Amino acid sequence: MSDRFAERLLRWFDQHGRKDLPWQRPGPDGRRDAYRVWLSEVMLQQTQVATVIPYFNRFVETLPTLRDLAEADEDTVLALWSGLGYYRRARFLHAAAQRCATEHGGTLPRAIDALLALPGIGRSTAGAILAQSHGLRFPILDGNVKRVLARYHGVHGDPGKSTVEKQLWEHAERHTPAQRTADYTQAIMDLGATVCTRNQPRCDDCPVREDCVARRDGLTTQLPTPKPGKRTPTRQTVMLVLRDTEGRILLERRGPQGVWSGLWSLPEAASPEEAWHVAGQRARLGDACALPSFIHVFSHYKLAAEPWLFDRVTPLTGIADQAEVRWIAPSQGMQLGLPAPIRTLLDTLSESFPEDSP
DNA sequence: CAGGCGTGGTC
DNA sequence: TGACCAAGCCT
Repeated sequence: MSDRFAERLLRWFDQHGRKDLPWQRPGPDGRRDAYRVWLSEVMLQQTQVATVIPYFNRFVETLPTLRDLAEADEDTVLALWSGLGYYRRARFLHAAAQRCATEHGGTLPRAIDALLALPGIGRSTAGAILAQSHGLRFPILDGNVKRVLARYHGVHGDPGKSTVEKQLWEHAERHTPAQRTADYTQAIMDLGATVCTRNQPRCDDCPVREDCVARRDGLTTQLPTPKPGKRTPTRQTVMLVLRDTEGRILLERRGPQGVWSGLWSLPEAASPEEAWHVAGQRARLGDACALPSFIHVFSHYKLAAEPWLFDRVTPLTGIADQAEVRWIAPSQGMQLGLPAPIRTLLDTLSESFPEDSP
């Protein structure tokens, strides 16, 4: 190995790197399990380690092997993902596992092209899987690596732009060593996560500070170039909480497009007037009252939600027969994929508006 | 290419 | 307190 950057990084990793993350621990056969590495990499897309760990542990406890995942219901998968966000990841993961079962003998393929052909696996995730689980020499380029390399090489410009990203991939490719690839890959991510952080990087503790262009030029706070900000619009919605006399709440599965795809959520309406109309199509109604409104922030817009409680309604016959509509007791709801604010709303509801005992 | 796609932490 | 954004990928 002749790359000074990689050498110093690996030496630093031996002292300071993270080596006991749940997906790094070897499986029963003493080797790192590609399924667990894959699952962790997908969960870690746009999501921090501390957030992922409890979700990861719960997921592999319920679905310990790729074949278990392939055979699981989508509801089970989405329930395990509930709260993690970017739910398309879970649906892609599930679909990819089923394709592995039928097309790859029940295992994750080792060929880069076959990996990239699976939904939810892009160039960086494929590289991470091959490097982490098989020690193959493939580069990665996630947010941590982009930040480290942009600073180390003094690369200006929004890393999201293709010209800038292309330069960073070239740097990543060149530094990645043929030996100890798994450790190197973990090392550069650990450096970005613990030393070369976005705010207040700890340059004094950095193993590659001598050759870092950003440090030399006093540009650590300027690099990587932040992406131009955009304003997030606010959308309005009325959420309908229909509760029958047994305390069950009407949930509907959302479609495959848009936010919260495939998750179980409340019926919605554009206005309180329309809410009465929508509710009346699903149940015979009594009174209704407004629940505390809230604003939920997505990455690209804000949702101002005005929930209305229609209590002690009588479900219209036929409604619950549809596959995408269910009356759910609060205790059952936890087993479904619910959006985070819906889960919170239902939790709050059962605390402050306990259902009448029969 | 630009924009869709969650959530919780940080300053 | 609101803006920023973290182990990206897909269309």
